Amino acid sequence: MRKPKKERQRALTESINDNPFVTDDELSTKFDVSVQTIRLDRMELGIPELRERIKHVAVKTFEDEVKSLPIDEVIGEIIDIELDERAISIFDVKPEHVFQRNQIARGHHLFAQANSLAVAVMNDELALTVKSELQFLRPVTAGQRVVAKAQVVDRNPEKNRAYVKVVSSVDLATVFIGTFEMYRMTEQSEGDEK
Amino acid sequence: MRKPKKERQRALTESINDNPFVTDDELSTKFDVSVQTIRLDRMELGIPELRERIKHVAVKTFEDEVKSLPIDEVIGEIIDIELDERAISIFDVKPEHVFQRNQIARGHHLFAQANSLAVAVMNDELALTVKSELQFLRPVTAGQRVVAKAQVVDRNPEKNRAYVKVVSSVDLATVFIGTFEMYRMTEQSEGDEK
DNA sequence: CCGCTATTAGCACTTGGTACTAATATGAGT
DNA sequence: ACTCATATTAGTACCAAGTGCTAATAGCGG
Repeated sequence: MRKPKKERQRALTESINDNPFVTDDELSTKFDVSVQTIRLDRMELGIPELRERIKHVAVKTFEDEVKSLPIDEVIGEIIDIELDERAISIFDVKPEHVFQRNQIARGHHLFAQANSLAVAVMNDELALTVKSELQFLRPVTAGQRVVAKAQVVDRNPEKNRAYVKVVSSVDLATVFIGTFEMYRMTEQSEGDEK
Repeated sequence: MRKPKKERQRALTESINDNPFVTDDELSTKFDVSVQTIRLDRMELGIPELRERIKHVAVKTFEDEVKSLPIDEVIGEIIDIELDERAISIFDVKPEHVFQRNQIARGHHLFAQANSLAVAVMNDELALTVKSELQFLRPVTAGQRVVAKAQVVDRNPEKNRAYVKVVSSVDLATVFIGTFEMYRMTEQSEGDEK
């Protein structure tokens, strides 16, 4: 026997895990057993066939892509918006957003949500942030949902500036406050949302 | 004829593009032509079969995953660091970091680089950002390399605070300035809000 | 009616499997 | 050594979603 069954199955799981694209045939050569043995192993371990494995990976990507496209331009999901006035977005903090050590969300994600919202609330796709002041009041952890509310507090049409205040909260407790001085890039605004 | 060939092929490309998981059979039903016609179309258009399409998507994800893991904890690459004193990181602005409309880098990426660097320069893995003031002085575009320099400017050990100033520049021109009030979590600080 | 393109049909073959049955090995217990 | 159980191997039929190839037919313009 080349390897005890248990050990082979462990190694098999590992192999497939770090290269899902490997066929039963390749595996049978690698472990020097028959293809059937590999298949029995996969069945016992509940590992699907190559095509299904690939499909899963692909579906995951595809969903991610679909999901990340809207996210691309706005971090968090906008649930309410009144152009030039106010907007609200929610952002679910996931494990990838936090420091591994303490599970606290990294500041730039809160900033990204708030800044995106500030850009979005401007009636101008080409708005840029000029200045900003931030306060991180309470740490946010994975699993929490951050609700950001943006309000346009002031405007200065001559200078093409607008001032936006964003307050983010988790369960009604404020966790973050940001003020943003925004610059409008379009020419003089004639009046209506396009 | 249900549709001119050209139009069908255009629609076919589109269909496959926004759902790569569709089979020839499904497509033949959809366009009300035979499977063979669909296959001829794919050949003319150079569109690979379903399995190959799925594989491509999967391979892409797989590579992306491997690539994105190391980037996880620090945005930008730290090229020099003296703990509690100063640090330098570089960040290459790529197409995914900019607004599609005007190719200008989204503010949160510059913030993320600066904030990450501020966290890193603290001799404390668990540092948190408390307050921050930002100035976006000049727009940064895709293809440019942003060099961020962080400097610890002040400390307040009793309050577990430190103040970090980060200046980011492209080709020696300052594009961004941020000041960060950081909170150290280590030491024996008992008053930790969870 | 000829010629041309477009479409459809049919068959053999390919990959990477599943499902199932049956034979053989191997080792442990008694 | 004999027996039983588990492990392994072999072999067959079948499937999905194709490719590759040949051949037939449809539709239309001139």
